Amino acid sequence: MTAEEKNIPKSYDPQAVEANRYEWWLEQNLFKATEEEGKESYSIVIPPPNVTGNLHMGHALNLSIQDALIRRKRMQGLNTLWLPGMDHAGIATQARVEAMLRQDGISRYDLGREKFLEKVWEWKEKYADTIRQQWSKLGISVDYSRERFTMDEGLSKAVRTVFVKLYDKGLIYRGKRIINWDPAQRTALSDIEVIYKDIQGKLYHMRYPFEDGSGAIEVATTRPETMLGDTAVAVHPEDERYQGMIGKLLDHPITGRKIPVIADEYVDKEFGTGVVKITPAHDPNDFEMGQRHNLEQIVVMNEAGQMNENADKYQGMDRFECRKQIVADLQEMGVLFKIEEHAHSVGHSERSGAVVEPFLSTQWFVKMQPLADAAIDLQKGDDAVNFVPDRFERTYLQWIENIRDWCISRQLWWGHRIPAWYCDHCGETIVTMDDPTSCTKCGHDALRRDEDVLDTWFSSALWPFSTMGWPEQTKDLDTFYPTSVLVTAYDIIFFWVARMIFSALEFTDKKPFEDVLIHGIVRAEDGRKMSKSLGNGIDPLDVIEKYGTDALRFMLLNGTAPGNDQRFQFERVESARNFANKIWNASRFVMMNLGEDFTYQGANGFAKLGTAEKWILHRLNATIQDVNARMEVYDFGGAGSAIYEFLWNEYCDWYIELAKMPLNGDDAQAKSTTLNVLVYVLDQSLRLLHPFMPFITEEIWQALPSTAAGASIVTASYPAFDAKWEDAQAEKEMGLLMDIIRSIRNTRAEMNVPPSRPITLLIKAKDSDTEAILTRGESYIRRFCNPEALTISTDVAVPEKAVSNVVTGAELFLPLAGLIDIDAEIARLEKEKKKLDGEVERIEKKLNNQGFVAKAPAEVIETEKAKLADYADKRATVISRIEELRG
RNA sequence: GCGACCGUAGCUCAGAGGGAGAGCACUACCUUGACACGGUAGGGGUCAUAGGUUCGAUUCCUAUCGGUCGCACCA
Repeated sequence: MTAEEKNIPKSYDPQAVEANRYEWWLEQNLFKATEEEGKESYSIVIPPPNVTGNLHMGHALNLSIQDALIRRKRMQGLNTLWLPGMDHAGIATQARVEAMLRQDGISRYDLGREKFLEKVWEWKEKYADTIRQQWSKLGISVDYSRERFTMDEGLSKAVRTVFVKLYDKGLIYRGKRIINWDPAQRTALSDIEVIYKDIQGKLYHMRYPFEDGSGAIEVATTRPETMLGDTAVAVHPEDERYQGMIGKLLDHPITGRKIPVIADEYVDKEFGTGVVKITPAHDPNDFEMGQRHNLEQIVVMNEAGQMNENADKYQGMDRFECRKQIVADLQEMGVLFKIEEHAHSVGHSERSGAVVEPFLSTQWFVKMQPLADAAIDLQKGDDAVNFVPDRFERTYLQWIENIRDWCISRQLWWGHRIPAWYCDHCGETIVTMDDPTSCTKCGHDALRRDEDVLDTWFSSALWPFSTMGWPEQTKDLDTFYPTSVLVTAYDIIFFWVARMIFSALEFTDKKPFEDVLIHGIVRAEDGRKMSKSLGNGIDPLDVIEKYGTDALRFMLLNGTAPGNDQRFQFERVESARNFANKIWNASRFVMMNLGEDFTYQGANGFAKLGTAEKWILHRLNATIQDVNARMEVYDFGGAGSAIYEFLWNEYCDWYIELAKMPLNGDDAQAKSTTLNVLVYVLDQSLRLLHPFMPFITEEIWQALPSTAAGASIVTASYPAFDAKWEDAQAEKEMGLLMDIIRSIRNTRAEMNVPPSRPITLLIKAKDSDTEAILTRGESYIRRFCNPEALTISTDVAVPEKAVSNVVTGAELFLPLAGLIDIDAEIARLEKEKKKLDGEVERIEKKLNNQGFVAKAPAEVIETEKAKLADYADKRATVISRIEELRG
């Protein structure tokens, strides 16, 4: 049956190839984890996407990498698990739902906690569906039977267990601290949720008068509105300028409060006037100084960033409005005498973008030092987590070595509610697994649960083991934990990777993963980040619709250099799509030639292997070795290129062309061998490529005569290197023949002799060995070069008028009647000679260098000598040809 | 201030202590019975700059210039 009869379209159509295939895989249960006794395990937990919206190009890259890894290991026969799931993403999701409600003029307070949470769950279900839809489009082979959500019952239990254990151990505490406050979301943030941006601000210089009328002291501030909470002014204890003033009282210019001048080492004498106003409730450094000097903490704002009752006449104003007003008032009073431009960085909320306010409030914290110490010990020991690329280990260590306590309470509703209750009767705090009904201390039932929820990352930190059933001791934990590798972008090393490591050490006594593979981000074509605000994001689904999932995946994986960013370019997707088309057509060629009576026998059918067959099998084997080696070290770009080059430049460009001879010839055995080789190599190549391009490889594989009925490439064995296919002789012979063929094509092109015009071709072999190779390959030369007469010999009668070319081992002559200009030919050969002169000279210089001969490794010297002999040989041939022509 | 990364063909990027590579773009020819999403042949780079290590550096080290990012500070 021919390809036309089978209706194989001439062009690859990704839509047709990819339709329904994913569902078919799922029906066959091919992605379900296997847990067979005695088999090695390989597991990955997905970095759970937020249920806030659609997956972006970064997800597509992240998932393509993981899928390539897990598909290969699955094909290699390991027990594999790729566990999918999603993250509730506290602040992000709540913000999205609140924004949605706001369009209807509803606030979360209008609904109340319970009703509001119902809305969020609805939202979550909707987006979870969208995400699953996108996963299926990307073709990722996750085990849906194990899908988890961070707020599942099981995972919630894990969270509560961890909270209670850490609390009981004294590693979780509640305290009144300066934290990063997001006035837009009205919640506390952890340090890493604050993004610092450089802002051109202003530095305001003011005079605070001494109460005794003895002049004034000059202070500078960037945030004049906080002066309402000033409770001191500080100078450096050794600053001569202010020695007499320490301890004196000042009249605060606005509040009239009497505030002291204090001395503290923290103050930088060089900055500004060397005097700082101290606002303990609104600045972390001032807070610490305030504690050292027992200063009063006056909070002057409310949770929304508006001035509160401590702000006198400014009460009710927004903080920035207040700044303007205070500046105006102070200028009028003559207190503010100078405004300078001042560049400084200002913290913004990662989620809402609001300017973060350092804010004094009562929050829950994780005491980090003991947890960090364990993580550091692990990394300094023999069983460290393997970061790929390893430079990220330094990034990680630097952070964990300088870690500060982690603020984990959030004033939100969407999330894991903190399992703490307060007794209104005796004031006791109760932290427990089960909801208490009465106070453990006084027995009273006037219990009030803490309103706050936990930082999203608190639950994410448990992901590798909570998803497998922890704190229960499950079979999944036995088989698949610790996981093999965690794949993520570098932007969440601190948020997530670090926290998983110390959590896992604390609660499972094991590191959560052997390797951490850190990849870059996918940037827009111009190198900028893809972002919603810039509107330069590219939706993976749009790309898939036009070019197919396989093209997108291959482009993303092939562009991956470990840890480096890549730019998204449509030309690169197009190139990947063209590759898919090339494979499609090569396969189509194979199908078209199979014929009704052909029975695939695999290697048993290799009865009459020619040089080309031996060569392609050798090259396939070398490619398999290369690809496997590269995949083991996460070199997806290298592995992808190796397959690309093999399939396109060797299988298609050379082997298929050469195969046409036996396929169209009379030798039934040669024809059958060729078909077996064509199918075998294609089959193996498809398996090799399957982790990169799952759809097209399955589609073609299903049509191959080598495929057993009902089998899927998903669980076919992955190709492995086998020394029996190594064939140096075939490599050498094909190398020589390819050199000659290319050389002739080159001459034809340069002399404008079209391929359709037959030529006379004389090949002078260097020795009888080479002559034998060329004679064996005569049909190959005929196939590509269209000679009307072909002479191969160690001794050919060279016509006077002929273009000559020299390759390693042979000299070629093309007597092209009417086209040869002797002078031009001499000039061309002179140019060739000059090139060879350069090569010879370079290597001679090297070999004449005593230092080189004495110190370079023997094999390097040998290859240099061989190169020299080859170049010198070629040069001698060219010279003698020039002399012949000159007569 | 500390740290990391990058600077290679017109563009986007691989690479490696011993003859500079890919994709796209470009030039010429080819509508050849798998494929024009194709074929064949070609042009194009003192591998940012200056030192150093080495028999040998585009690759390793140092400095400089240019770019990106993270952390800390920021009255």
